[in-house]
Amino acid sequence: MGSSARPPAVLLMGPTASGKTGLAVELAQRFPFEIINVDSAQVYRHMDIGTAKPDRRTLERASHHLIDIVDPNERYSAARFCEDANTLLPEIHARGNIALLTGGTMLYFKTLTEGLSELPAADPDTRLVIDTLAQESGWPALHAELTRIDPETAARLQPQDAQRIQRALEVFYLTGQPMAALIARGRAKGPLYRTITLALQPSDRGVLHERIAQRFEIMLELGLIGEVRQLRERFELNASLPSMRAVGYRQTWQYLDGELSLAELREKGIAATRQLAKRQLTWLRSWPEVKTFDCLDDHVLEHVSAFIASQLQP
RNA sequence: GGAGGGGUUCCCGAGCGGUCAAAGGGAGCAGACUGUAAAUCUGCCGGCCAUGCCUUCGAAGGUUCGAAUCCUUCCCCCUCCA
Repeated sequence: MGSSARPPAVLLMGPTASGKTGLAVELAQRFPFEIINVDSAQVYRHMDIGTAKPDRRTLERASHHLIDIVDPNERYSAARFCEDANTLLPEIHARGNIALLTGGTMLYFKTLTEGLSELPAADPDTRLVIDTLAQESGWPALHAELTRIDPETAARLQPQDAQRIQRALEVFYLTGQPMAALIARGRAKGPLYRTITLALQPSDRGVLHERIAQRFEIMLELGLIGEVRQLRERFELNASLPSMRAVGYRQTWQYLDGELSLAELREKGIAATRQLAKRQLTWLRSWPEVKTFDCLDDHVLEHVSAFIASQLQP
């Protein structure tokens, strides 16, 4: 069983507005690719404008997976993605095709390449209890509590890191064991694939920022506000749902609540997108073995195609 | 023309004789990241040959041991009365 026996899978990463979606569809015209979406917001149905989801015609040009799979009042997660992707990979391979995993949700990519430890799934009731405690005594107090039951995890978390403190406490309350101990048992890796990792990065961040601003402007023109208004009418939503905390949606929600003016919505929406891109670039910088291409290069498609072709040959 | 209010570091905005390179927020930059990740959190944030020095609080003068803070003139902005 040499490494050549492992089927290939192509990972296409990159910050928001770098042109991943368009490139992926073009690549699918040249290679036997089936696209798996690796974007935590595009999984939601009816969230089209604000997630810059490819339109129907684009979707029809290539086989797409994990787009429009849950309603906005549901909660998707890294674990579900890991499971879904690992179900799809063998299926795609069985069809004689190759998976092209495309998106900007770096944690999702990480669950694929590094696997997840065996931890309990999110539990809404437990989280509600923890939230209530946090409101009473504050997150630093819960961090102190975590230090008592799971000092190792507490040591690497900031006293204000609400989300991670909550998760660590949740794991303990559900299993009676410190999260650090469970993690120490190792990660369950998915099926091993030979991953060809590509990243689209801008040679000039200023240009990416301009693109982001223009794209948000277009989203507003296309009716982002109307989209969110309809979502609120159609589904039982609240501002703390993952779907409604997504960039653009969160700000539009605040606008509809009268907390932001239109000018502020525009400004905050664009800034939040820039910050997202920045965090994605931070991930990319430390990602092992990634082949980077300049998304501002007019000939990216050719360069990426040539690289993929060379990688699929051996 | 008259009466007030104001111009502060990229932006908003505190400061109102020393403890001020100047609170706080935003933006930006850097980083962290195991079932919320388009999330959550951390650090930096005038410059420098750097336990000190230099430039900065509309402009120019002045008072003072010492000014973003007081005085004078000038330039802009806002509100109100004409």
